[in-house]
Amino acid sequence: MSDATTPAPAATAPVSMDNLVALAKRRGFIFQSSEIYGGFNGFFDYGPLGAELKKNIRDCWWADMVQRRDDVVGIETSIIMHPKVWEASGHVAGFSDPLVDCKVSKQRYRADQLFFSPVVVTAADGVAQTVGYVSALESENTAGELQTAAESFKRKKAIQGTLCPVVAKDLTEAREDEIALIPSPATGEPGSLTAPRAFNMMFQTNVGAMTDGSSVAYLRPETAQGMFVDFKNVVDTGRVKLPFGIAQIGKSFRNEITPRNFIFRSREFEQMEMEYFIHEDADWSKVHEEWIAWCEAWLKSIGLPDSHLSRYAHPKEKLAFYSRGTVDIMFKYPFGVQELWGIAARGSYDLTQHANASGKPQEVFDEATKKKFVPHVIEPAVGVDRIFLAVLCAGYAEEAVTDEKGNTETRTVLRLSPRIAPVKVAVLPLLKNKEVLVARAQALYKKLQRRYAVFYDETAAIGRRYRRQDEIGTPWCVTIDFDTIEKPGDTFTLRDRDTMQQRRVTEAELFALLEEQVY
RNA sequence: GCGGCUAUAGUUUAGUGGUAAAACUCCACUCUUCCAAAGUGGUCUCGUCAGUUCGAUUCUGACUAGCCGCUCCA
Repeated sequence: MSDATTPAPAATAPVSMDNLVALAKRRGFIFQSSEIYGGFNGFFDYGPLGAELKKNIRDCWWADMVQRRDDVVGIETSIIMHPKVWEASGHVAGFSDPLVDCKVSKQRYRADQLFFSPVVVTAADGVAQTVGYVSALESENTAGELQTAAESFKRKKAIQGTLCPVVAKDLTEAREDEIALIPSPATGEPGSLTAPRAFNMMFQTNVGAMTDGSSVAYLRPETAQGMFVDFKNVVDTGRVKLPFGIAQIGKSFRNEITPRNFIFRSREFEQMEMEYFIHEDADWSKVHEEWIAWCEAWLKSIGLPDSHLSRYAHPKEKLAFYSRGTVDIMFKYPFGVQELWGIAARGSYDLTQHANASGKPQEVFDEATKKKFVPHVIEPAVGVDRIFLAVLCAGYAEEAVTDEKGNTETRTVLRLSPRIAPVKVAVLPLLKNKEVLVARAQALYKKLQRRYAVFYDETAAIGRRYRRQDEIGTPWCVTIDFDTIEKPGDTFTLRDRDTMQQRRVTEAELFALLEEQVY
């Protein structure tokens, strides 16, 4: 990798998501999925330019992460894996938090954190009767709160008899007829709570002809488990030794409750993940920091400006129990600073889980100590779609341009790094009714096309063609003009997208520029 | 999943209970010697499904989608 080659965007008005979405559609980057049927929430299609841009992001990552490193290998695992993978990983249990809504206050509670108890009163004749219900949120003294609430309930309703001790249960244990009688903690009145509903974020499907419980399988909610499950295969066949990484790019699926912010959170998305395995005694925090720095440098290499990037270290008390530390690289989107790339130190949790669940040890042998151990792992995980959105947001600019007559107009430009720009060069004959210009332009176009994504355009005035390319982020336009034909040297006009400056270059100089900038 | 607002051409918008428009874009042709030139012509539209009505893009309802706020993001 080298340093960023794209200049930082000029100070312009804040990017509006509406304008960005409009451009994405107008120029064929992103369409809503199934649009002619009214759209489908949480799913997106990538158009001709979007597919190119996305592929370039993927290819750059793969080249830098896998091909240009000696310590990382790539794999591609199946989207549907054995259901036990997701039991071992904790996703089946972790995804099933049932939630309860209060229809009046619009508050939402986790059912396992909302407790209730029947208020049972024993009358003078010794008959116990349930006279109502009380509820309380989970706290250090849930039972005590319920007891106090029950006493208050009995006093308010002026019920005679002896109050029995409360029996705290959480809402997941409530019967349907009980839910109607349990008061909402928000309003204190019964009748507004919904039954607990499980929001399992994994998409389910069935494998094979049978659709009974035994055939249930899941679309993967992350690609990472593929690397863990294939760990031994790679170790045994890949001639790798610690420390080393296994990387994968692929689609993942999560049944998000609220997909939002364009492609930022969608239900089908593409991940680029890498599991970097290290010795159990290695200094994980040093490796962790190295990977964070690597990820930041990589983001800059594809044109994301430093000014939009920041770090967020997850507070220790909020980490998942198996995590030793997680740092997110954040990006300043128009809708807020949001997570772009998570770099997690996961210890040996995943491999240990799979070793236990499968009964197959996931260990490597240490020649130095003659001992076996389960490696620890550092995991940088990033979404392709989030990077895609980030480069659009960072690159999009509406500039005021003044022509020689003094008229000011708006130029919409997408400042994409040459590394990822969907079109690297546009080849333009100055005039399309001059055969000599067209012929030279076609020849150059054909030659460039063998190595690069290039675009040929002879329609409309030259200025309009430049602006079209500005909007889709093409870094350079090459114009074949009369000087090309009439003057010695066979030079073209090379027009730079960001500066709008023009200079003359030869074919060799053009190829040298591309060789240097597009990698 | 809840609430509020919204839905007319590729984009941004006007408009109407009686066969729907503007600007820009896009395409073709003419023209054009470097930054969205001009002329002519052209393609494309009332989110979906019902209801009311002689007739619905317009009124009503449901649905779907979008934005905003909650919630959620293991």
